[in-house]
Amino acid sequence: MPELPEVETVRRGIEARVVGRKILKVEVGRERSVRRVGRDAVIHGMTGATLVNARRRGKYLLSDLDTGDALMIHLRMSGRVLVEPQGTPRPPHTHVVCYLDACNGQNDEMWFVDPRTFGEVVVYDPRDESAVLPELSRLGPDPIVDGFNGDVLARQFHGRRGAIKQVLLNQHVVAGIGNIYADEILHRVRVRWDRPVDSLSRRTVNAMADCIVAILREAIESGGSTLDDTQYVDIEGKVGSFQEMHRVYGREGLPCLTCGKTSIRRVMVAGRSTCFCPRCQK
DNA sequence: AACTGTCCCTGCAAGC
DNA sequence: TGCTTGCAGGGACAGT
Repeated sequence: MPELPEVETVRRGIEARVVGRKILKVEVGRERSVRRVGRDAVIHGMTGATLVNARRRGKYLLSDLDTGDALMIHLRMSGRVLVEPQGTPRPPHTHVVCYLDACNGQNDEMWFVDPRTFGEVVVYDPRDESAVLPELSRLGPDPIVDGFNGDVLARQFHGRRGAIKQVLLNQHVVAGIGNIYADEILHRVRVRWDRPVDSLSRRTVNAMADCIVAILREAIESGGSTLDDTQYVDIEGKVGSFQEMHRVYGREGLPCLTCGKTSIRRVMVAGRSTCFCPRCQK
C-alpha cells in the first residue's frame, strides 16, 4: 500500500517522465476518482497544461501547472500512476488518462489506475487550497522533506495520549507513515504498539525519530514495498523490494529476525493488522 | 482539541 | 464447482 516511500518513488517517476511535457488531452472514466472537483474541472484544468514540478507532502503528490493551477494526486489504498507508450492496452480501472506530447519521438500516456477507487485526482487554483484541500494545512511534518528530529517529534507528541501506533498513523502528527512502516519503525526502536505515547522517555522519542527517518529513507532507496497483492508498483510498473527487508509486517508466526526465538504476533488494532515481537518490543 | 468508530470500494482467498 | 464471507487499508467524517 502506498505510504511515504512508495509515494516518493512515484514522485521521482513523475519528475523524470512527466514534468516539462505538455498534456494534450485528458479523459476521465470514473467520476469517483475526480469526485472532489468533478470531471470538467480536471479535464479543463489539465488539458494544454504542463507540470512544472513534482512535489510531495506526506502521501500527497502535488504539482504546479504552468497555467497557475495545481494538481493533487492521492493514491490511497490501491492507486497507481503509470506512464506507457500511447496504444498500450490499459489495465482495468484506468480512470484518468493524460495524453502527453512527444518526448524523444515517443508519445506517452499517463494513467491513474485505481481498483478500489479510494484515490483521487484534483485540479485546483492554489489560492483556493485551504478550501479545496483543507487537510493539507493540517498535515504534520514530513520526515523527509522537512527538518525532522527528536525535538520535532517530541513537540508533535506533546499533549497527545493513546497507543503509540495510532499516534504514528495520525497524519496530523507525522505525515506519511502508514500501517506497514509504523510496525517496522516500532520494531526497530523496540517499542510495543500499545505503549501510551506519553509514557515514552525523551531518549526513546529521539531514537524513534531516528528510526522513522532511517526506515523511510531505506525504503525509498529500495523503491518502496510491494506486497503479495502487487497493488503498488512504480511509474514504470516495477515492484519495490523493501518488503524483503520487513522484519515484522507480513511475518506473523515466523521467528523474530532480531531475537530469533519468539514468533511474530499479529493483532487487530482499529481495524488494521499490527505485527510485533512480544519479546523485543516493550 | 483530540480521540474512537464507521464508511467508502474491489479483488482475492478461505470456508462451506 | 460456486457461492458467501472476511480481510486488506488511508483518511474524511461524525459523534463523544
